[in-house]
Amino acid sequence: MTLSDIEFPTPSENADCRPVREILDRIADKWSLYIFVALKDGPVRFNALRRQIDGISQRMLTITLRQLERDGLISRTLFPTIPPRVDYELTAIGRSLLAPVMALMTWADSNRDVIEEARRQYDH
Amino acid sequence: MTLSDIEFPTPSENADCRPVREILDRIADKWSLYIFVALKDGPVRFNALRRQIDGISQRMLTITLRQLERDGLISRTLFPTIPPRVDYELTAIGRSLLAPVMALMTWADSNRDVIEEARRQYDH
DNA sequence: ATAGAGTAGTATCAAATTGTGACCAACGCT
DNA sequence: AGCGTTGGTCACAATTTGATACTACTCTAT
Repeated sequence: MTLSDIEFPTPSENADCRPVREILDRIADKWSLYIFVALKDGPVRFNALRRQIDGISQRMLTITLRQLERDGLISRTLFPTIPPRVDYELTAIGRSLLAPVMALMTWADSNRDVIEEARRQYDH
Repeated sequence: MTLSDIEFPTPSENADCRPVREILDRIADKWSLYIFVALKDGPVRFNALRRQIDGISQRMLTITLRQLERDGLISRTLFPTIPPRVDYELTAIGRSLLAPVMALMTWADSNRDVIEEARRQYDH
């Protein structure tokens, strides 16, 4: 058996791929993946997320969190203390997305050397 | 066992996550995932890709293909016929990325109803 | 003979997205 | 009294992406 024999599950083959696109466009943006990974071990507060995700601006963190909340992938819990406290947490469906996302992360981690070498060759 | 008991492989825990970020930022952009899926069954020509990936501009297709080629994930083969013909194809390492990518696609496909319902509730 | 389409792009400029501070209000600490 | 912390929002600047036109060559239809 060669690599090209591997069969991948085809998500209903072309049939109505617009909704899938809408979902993937949310996940495959600049920050969503990192928010997911940051939330994998339990609830995290707004500013803790900001510190954990290097380079994200407050604006984009707010916007991306709202979108993920709208999709039901994370939940937002406000504790009306002073100063206010807001916890973000993966929902059940959000956790089910964690498996494929972590698979991607793991792939990226195991293949970084190969990719960096490919880049060096290409740039040369 | 509950969902929170699931353990995910942690990609070398925080250690040097900048290279992983660089790789993920390439994969998790607006178009790379779709190019990957479009190439999953074998080589595809430039304009065929453009027709297959709805909404992509010629410019972004060129740019994204070049970046994926630089990372060694796809190969570019020019046949100097007239009119010219250029085949894009997944490399071995590119095909190894196909598994996690298809897992994401499959997840998006099986969860679109839930997400659309969540959106309706949020918007209401 | 000539107009139109297809090939794989590049160049230029407009539009959309993202980043950068500033600001808010209420409180604790020194 | 002044600074820091909380979780944001707002206006504006910088970056990224999209739209359109152009290339040069050939094949097909009128």
